[in-house]
Amino acid sequence: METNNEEAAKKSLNFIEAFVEQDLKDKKNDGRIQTRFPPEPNGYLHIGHAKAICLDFGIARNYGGICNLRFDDTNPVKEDVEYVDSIQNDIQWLGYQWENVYYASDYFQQLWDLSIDLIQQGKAYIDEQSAETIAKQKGTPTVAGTESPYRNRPIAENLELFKKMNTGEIAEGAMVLRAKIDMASPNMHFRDPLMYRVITSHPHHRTGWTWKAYPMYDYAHGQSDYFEGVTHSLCTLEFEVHRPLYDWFIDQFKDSDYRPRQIEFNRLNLTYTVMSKRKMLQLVQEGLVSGWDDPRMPTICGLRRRGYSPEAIHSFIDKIGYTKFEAQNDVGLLEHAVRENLNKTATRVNAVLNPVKLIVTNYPEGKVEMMETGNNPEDESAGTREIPFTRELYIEREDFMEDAPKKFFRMTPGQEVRLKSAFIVKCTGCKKNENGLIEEIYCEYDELTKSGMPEASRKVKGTLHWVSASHAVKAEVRIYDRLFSIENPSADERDFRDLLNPDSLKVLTNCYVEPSLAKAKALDHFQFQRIGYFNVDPDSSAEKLIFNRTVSLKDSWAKEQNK
RNA sequence: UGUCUUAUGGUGUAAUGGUAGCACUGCAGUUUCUGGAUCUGCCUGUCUAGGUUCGAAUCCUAGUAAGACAACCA
Repeated sequence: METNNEEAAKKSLNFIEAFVEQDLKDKKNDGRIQTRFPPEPNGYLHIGHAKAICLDFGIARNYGGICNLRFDDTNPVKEDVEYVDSIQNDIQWLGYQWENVYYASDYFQQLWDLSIDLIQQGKAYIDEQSAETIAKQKGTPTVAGTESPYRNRPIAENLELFKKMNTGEIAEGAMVLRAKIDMASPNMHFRDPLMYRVITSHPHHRTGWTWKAYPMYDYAHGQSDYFEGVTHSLCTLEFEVHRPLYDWFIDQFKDSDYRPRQIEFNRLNLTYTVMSKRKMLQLVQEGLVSGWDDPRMPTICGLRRRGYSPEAIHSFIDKIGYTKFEAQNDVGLLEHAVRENLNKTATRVNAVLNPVKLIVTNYPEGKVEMMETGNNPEDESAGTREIPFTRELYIEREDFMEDAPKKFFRMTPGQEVRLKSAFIVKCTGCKKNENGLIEEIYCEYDELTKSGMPEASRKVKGTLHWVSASHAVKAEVRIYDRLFSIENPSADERDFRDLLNPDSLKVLTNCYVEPSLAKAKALDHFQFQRIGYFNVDPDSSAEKLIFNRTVSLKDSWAKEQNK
């Protein structure tokens, strides 16, 4: 979020920033900049919303304007307070604070009054045909619509019926208010768009049963912008065709030089996931994920639980930019962003996910030596800590091979390897059970090679992480991977449930972590050395430590093996 | 036989009529007490055809391809 002046000068503007700067230069709207983030409280925010949030709040912040949060709560059937709280929480977690929080429902009276005006001007009428009939009369994109028989209803009658729409005297679905524009318009949205419908079945989460007639998006959204003084109304590409109607409504009511301007940008599409609210809701309701905050979900709360930091999300959104081109963003770039961020900030710790015992045969039994180790090689100020070294350790099973290929730089009989922050040891053999499974590995240490001593600088090819068997703490580690096994599940004709990655979650229950992790707090980030970035799951407790893998470290050995 | 919009390496994004650059990915190397990170190098691109211009990724025309629009959703 911070950029120094030199960087800012070099950075090229995206097309929206360019518009904003031009408007500022032209002194439009008295040089005011005002944006809004207008979520509908009917679901949890996802990374696509984060892209919009960064733009809405970012433009305001960078150009000395303000950004309000406005809940577009015009459909009581779908909306709920549950979502209002989570939305506010997620925005703040991303590092933004709205100037005011508004609700479209705050404007129900104003919107009502304006539509009365419109009716009185003869520009709106009550239609009492069925939804199906109205849809049929709309025509198709290539065929003009036909006019409703109620289109020329007398003004007084319109007024009377409109009032009845709001008193409960008119049944849900029986009548609507439509703007009288042009049924033959090549833009479908101009074919007498609906302005109001009746909803009697659900109370509104804020206004209760006060209103029975509810305004529709095209009318409510633009006018809400206008009431608030929004100058730049930023939204995604699919609203492009709505813009002429947005402008039309503004023109009907505008009473000064001020006017809000709608600008559309491309939405965020991430590979290997779905972003539609409907599909995400199905994943949750059908138990295909553990909830909205399942670490595999692209929701803000899911990413947070997965171990993503706000900084990483900002950095990612910065990299993908804002254009009018419908993009497919590589989830690899998001993973890169979080690695880049966590590499600078995460404390390095030792954790053994798939343990096998390593016995240092020439190390005294019962002896405990405290080894000093750096918390973060990328950040001197992170300091150091001590970890216990003993005769019996755990290392990763994958770090040992009895018959190793030439390029295997880890533990194998006869080869020297470094135990990170401790000693150089030489493998002397192993013990296997009757099935050939390796039960113990043996090695001898060279006490002159203790970290920090001159002999420690000896060249050895491999360095392994380890924990002391008697000090290590048991932990559960959840290994998350991409939710879907194919790149673009939304474009696939198969049912999206069939495209889920069966290996998107692996739970490892037999992991050992160094003792310092016993006091880690929920959501704390760590790098498990040589493995990846992990954070503490909110369900973790002193009795049962639980870690989530945010993302693996790049693994050039795995790549080598796949050749 | 509509309206609107878009098209730059595998992906994303710059170049605002004047040397097609950056990031991710991939590959090769350097370095390293993380096979991480770092550092270096390399591969790969202006949808097509015309036109305007001294000069076009950029402007114009036509094509091609893709997306949005026919909810009493937002």
